[in-house]
Amino acid sequence: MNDIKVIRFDNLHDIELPHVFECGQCFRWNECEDGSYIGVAGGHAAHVSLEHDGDSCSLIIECTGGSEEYWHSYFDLDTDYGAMKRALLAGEPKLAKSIDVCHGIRILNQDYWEVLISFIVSQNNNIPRIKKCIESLAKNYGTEIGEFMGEVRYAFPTPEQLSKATLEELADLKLGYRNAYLVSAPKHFAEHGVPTGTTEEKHKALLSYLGVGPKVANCILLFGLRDFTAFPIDIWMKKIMVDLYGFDIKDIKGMQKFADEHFGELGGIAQQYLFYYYRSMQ
DNA sequence: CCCCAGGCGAAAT
DNA sequence: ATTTCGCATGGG
Repeated sequence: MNDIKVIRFDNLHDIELPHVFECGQCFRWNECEDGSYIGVAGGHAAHVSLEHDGDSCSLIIECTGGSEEYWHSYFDLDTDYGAMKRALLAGEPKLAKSIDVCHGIRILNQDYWEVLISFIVSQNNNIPRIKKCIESLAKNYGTEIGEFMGEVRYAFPTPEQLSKATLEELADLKLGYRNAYLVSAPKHFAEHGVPTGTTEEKHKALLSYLGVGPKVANCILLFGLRDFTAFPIDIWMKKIMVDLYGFDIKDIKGMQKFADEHFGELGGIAQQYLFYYYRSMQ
């Protein structure tokens, strides 16, 4: 792939690449030895690195495409994470350690459809295998972008491309029992489109997808629709809420209510700091 | 060999 | 309305 362009954003705060890419929100970015990352977003392959300069930093994106506006939006550079951190800490001091350690998290502005499919695949699965499944889907059904930094890269398959997949084909991709969910998703998306309305209305609409339950719906709200009120509770978050606040492990409703009352419209942001911090501790 | 993973759908209470 | 169970696959 020739014709690589370089986009640079300076004077940034509240961004660290491992925090952004390893906090569990995305599955197509992989770390290089020097701490930079290579991945695919919006049909573009990219090599992303960060330069620290005093108390600010610069983001350098070498990519096969995508406008400056696209990447600016993708990395959510208009959002003031410092202000959100202060608001969260004011309401819940126990977040201090997580926010401090995971200070560079940003919620990527990802494609709704990609997030929808990715988190359907994520259920009852581990992150390394989820990443393999997603890459396999892209390689088998996505548009070839071309060779980029030593490997052929593929866009995430569109709904139309994935609609061509059959149960038998998907069985070869080792998705497990989730292949039936992926067969039904393109048709459902074509009929219903992107959810709109209140958080509750969007959540309910997402539950009508086969393979989407309360937790996956909250991930799609947060990462695919940028609804920061969504507070996904997976097995890790359950353990965290037990440790931090003494909840019974089965009291999901209580945990959701607590998040509503203490984190409010920033519940998803709080969840990401907590989730990544406790996972990084193992 | 076992248990577990960013849970969910369907069956059984 | 709520709880239980089976589920494909691979990592640890």
